[in-house]
Amino acid sequence: MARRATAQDVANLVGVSRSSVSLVLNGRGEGNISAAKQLAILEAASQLNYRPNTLAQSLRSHRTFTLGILTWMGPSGFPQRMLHTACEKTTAAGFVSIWMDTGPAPDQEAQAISSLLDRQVDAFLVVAPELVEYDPPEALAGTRTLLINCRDPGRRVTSVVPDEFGGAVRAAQLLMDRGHTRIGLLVEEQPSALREDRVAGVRAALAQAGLPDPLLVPAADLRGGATAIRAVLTGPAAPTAVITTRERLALATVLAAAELGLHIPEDLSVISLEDGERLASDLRPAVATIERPDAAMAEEAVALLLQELTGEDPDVRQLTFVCPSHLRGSVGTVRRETVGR
Amino acid sequence: MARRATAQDVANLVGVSRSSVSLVLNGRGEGNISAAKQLAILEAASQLNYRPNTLAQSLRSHRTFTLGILTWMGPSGFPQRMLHTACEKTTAAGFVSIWMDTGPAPDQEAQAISSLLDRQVDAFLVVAPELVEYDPPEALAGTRTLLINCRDPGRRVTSVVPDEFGGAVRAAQLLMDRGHTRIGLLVEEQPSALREDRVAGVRAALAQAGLPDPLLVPAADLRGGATAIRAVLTGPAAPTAVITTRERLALATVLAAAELGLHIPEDLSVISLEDGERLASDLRPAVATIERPDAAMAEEAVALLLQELTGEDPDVRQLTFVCPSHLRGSVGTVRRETVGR
DNA sequence: CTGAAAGCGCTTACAG
DNA sequence: CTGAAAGCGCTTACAG
Repeated sequence: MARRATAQDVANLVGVSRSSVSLVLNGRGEGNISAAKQLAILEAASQLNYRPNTLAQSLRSHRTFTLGILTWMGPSGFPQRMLHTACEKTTAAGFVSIWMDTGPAPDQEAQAISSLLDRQVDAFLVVAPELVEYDPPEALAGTRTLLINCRDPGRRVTSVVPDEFGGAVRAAQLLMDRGHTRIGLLVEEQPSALREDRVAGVRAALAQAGLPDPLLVPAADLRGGATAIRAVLTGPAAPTAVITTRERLALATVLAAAELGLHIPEDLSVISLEDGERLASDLRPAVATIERPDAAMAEEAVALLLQELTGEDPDVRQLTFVCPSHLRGSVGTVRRETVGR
Repeated sequence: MARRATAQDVANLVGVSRSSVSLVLNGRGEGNISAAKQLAILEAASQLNYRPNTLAQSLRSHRTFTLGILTWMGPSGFPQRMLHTACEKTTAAGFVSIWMDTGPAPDQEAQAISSLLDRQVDAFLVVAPELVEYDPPEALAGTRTLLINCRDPGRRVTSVVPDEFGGAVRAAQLLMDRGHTRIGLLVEEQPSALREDRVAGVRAALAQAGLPDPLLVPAADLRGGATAIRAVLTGPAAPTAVITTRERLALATVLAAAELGLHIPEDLSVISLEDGERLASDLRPAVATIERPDAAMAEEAVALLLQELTGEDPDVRQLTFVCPSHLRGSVGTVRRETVGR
């Protein structure tokens, strides 16, 4: 490829100084440069296919229009939809996003932050694959930072999080509204703050209705889930509805039901508190889910960050998003005779 | 945050010139700077927490140690594992990766390339979520570029691709080795070069064995797949084995079998040509898969790219990776009496 | 062995 | 309205 044209090249072609080129191309020509010269400069620039070297611009102006995105792989991969939306929105605002996989190790994260800081990023966006507490490392202290799907226990950094607790409450409500009182809760074995949030939500909803705690069924994976839930469904006082904290556990429930000859939703209702894989909604009958509003969260987070970057302090410390419920064919009303027993 | 220290600050603290600082920190001190001063400089640098501004370094040296990664969302999201490995390997080599979602629109891609070029990236890595033909846009012509999971029909750009055709052949082989002759092929409705590759592979394997073409069953999604495959399994001359081009279609097959009371693998064998979701292997029985070697491809691609960047021309135009097969419980031997009929 | 100077490609006051 | 100059933070020949 031929050498990229510089502002000097454009200036030479027109017969003006670099300064004039810079002013015109940055929209500050009016009142400074004559209309004729402005036109000539614009024309020369496009003729030479001139594009400013952002390295030089940034070095001079101390603004890189670059955002550092820190993320890592969760049990079901990267937070794709959040990243997708975040990148889309930052790009639309003229920013470029440098995305780094910080991995699980803190020193790897420190290195990533260092490297991004060396590149003079304007701000950081931390995107967690699953809701966690995130203590921002000291290295981030001097740079604007916003958290998505994780919250700072110290509340120093603005964060945008889903109301997983509320989502769990709503799921339980949906079932209780339809007469369910014996509810199983199929959860992953791996403990986490997110799991506790969800379990607490279901528990709180049941308690408020005067119902006993849900039957907690832990399982390691899809296979383990099917085995565990089958045992419960064939046992005494089997639940009439199952809430799962994972989409794959919802699938496990559907598979177990099929094996047992149970029909959904006539014999068993199912709701998944997770919908990232868009798997539950694809089953037959489609399984009801609580949605984590990835796109909305990412969009709002980027808007907030851009606002902060332009100097305004939105004075928001934590923004919580509702997790909407999607009622589907997997939820039915408890049959009278079952309720009676 | 306090202002970042510059090389000048370090020089002042020690009492030497900027040049000396630069030389020492770039490992070119030996023979140029006295041992005592080298030590003093190193010490001062670490004391001031000095880190060079890469913007300035790059502007001067015409090297940014930055790679532009172009990718987009496929039917099952971003190519996570390839991105993960690619980023890991480039980071280990001291590069930073700027990842951009180019979306489906060519003008969005052009804009992304432009923006990365403005930032003087050293090279591009194009990572496709699914194997496709990729015609590199003109804008990439001047910059080193490497394709992962896509190939340049014009063969001008080096590419690393999986042998999807071979994987399909191997899947069919696995079944034929166990006596299967009536094989169903459950495919997504959406046509693509990848789908053709896979269908062609199965077809070729059967043809070579003197068997007729597989029974092609198209389906839109998981639900449609279950319906379609159930119709086939209850029809005349039902297949004894099903190969699916998608993991979710494998799940559809498992669900359909369960509903029909068919046992896997006794009554029906299943293989998935896709394994990105790690879903098939989680089912019971675990479904055999053909693996796309994401990590290996990304690793090799990065190695090739770095090699090219250091000036060596590896003179490789297209590197094809074998898609290994994973035999699992879903594949069984055809029962004698079935074969006989 | 060491420092002063030039220059990477820009922007931004500052004179005229 | 316009250009010459300084400077962003580095590296790299080049004199001494």
